[in-house]
Amino acid sequence: MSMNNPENENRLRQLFPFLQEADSDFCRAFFDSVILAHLKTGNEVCAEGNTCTHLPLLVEGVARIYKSGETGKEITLYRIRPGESCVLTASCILSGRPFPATANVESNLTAALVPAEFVRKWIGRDSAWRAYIFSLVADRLSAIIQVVEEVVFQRLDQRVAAYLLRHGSGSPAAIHATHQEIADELGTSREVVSRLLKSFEQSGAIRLSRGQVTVIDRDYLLGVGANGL
Amino acid sequence: MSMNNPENENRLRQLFPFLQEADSDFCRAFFDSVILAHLKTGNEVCAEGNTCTHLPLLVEGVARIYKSGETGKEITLYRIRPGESCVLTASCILSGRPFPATANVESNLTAALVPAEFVRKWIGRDSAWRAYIFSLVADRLSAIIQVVEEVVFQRLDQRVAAYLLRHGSGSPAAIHATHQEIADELGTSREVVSRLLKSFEQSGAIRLSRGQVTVIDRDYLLGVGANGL
DNA sequence: ACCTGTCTGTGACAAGATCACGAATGCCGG
DNA sequence: CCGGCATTCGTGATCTTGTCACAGACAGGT
Repeated sequence: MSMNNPENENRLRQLFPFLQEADSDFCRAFFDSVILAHLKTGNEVCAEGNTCTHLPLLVEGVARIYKSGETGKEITLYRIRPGESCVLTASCILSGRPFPATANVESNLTAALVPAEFVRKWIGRDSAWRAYIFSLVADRLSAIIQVVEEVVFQRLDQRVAAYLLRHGSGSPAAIHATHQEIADELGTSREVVSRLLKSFEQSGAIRLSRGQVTVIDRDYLLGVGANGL
Repeated sequence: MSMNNPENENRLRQLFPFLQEADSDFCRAFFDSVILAHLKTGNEVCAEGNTCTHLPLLVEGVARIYKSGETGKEITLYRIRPGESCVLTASCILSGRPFPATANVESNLTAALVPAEFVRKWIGRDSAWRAYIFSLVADRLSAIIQVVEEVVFQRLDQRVAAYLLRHGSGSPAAIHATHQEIADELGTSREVVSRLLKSFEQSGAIRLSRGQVTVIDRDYLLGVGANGL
């Protein structure tokens, strides 16, 4: 079930500029071997220890790559959005190692799956393709290091405030997430998030309701860490 | 000051097998453009924000790559030993980004410095070289993710115990490091390390002296986290 | 011996993690 | 409309970790 739909081809070309720079040889082979897949919200894409057989190029939706500990605690490493792909998968394909994390669909996915074989074969033959893979690595490597930095150096109230500012949308900004989801994002526990949110609410910076946080005072959140909570 | 010493060439060939698999064209260019450098213990190799101009291939010594926060706190990301090289540098060279951490010489270094220009140019031309760079990425990517995992999911007593077991040498195993150095390794503070070590000592697992820890009861350390401290 | 800088020990307290509940909310079937 | 039922949230108790402040202990030089 390869991709024989010219409309999908154009969509991919728009989202992944390397397809415009690459040789026509490469592109022909690419569209011949790629598979278009759909996955629904909540599905697990890849579990810890899996062997990666395909590199996904996202066309639609969001996936979350995270690490989870024995106790059920989690922390998000990074997310993938349309036009992006997954370094960890690429790294696993090129090195043959097992996948060291878990990947999950956050909102309905459409992705072009590039067979591992193809990835390996063309990395030496097409420079646009190679450059794309390298940009993947560089982008995510620094993202993961930033996760380390945040976890080790930043206070949790700052990290929660930053989360709210990043994930809010609309006006007034609203975040649709349970306290547990926020905790899993930041690598902490639900109780701690609940307590911090409560204290933000008591300061008048946010309003809490089931499964949702509404930001009332952006400036307060921006200042968390500078002033004394 | 390129490398015109055949003895050094042989040393490099032994430590870096890709030089044996690579084309002779590549090897000639490689030895022409590489520079041999020596750095002494304690020197800073690369600071946060630097632009990387050379990829170091280690011949001798150890370098430590770490991240440090505003407050002076640090955490080690990974180390480089003979036969290895630095992913972050490679990634920066290929993507043009600034170096997102700090690198330091832990014990006198000898390294072959490959110019950034060379790295970029030959990554598309020689498959052995390319494979080497990719193996760098895969190795360190999982190492960094493991750092995240340890910081987020493991208790500190376990991490200190694991540190002692990893870094001990001789019999009985001795670790030459100050409490501050151990703290910097693990991303925590000296006082906390001091307290945990003290409690290990009171349990008879180790003996403390200035700048040194002697492991007396390996089994105790192995069991930390399972039993109750 | 004495000074000096580094290293270690410790008490007090704040922040974060974990455990053990119970209360509030939203939903669904009757 | 009402009574389960599952999920989400709140909270006290307790333990671990982080931070601050400061004192004592040790090693090396003069």
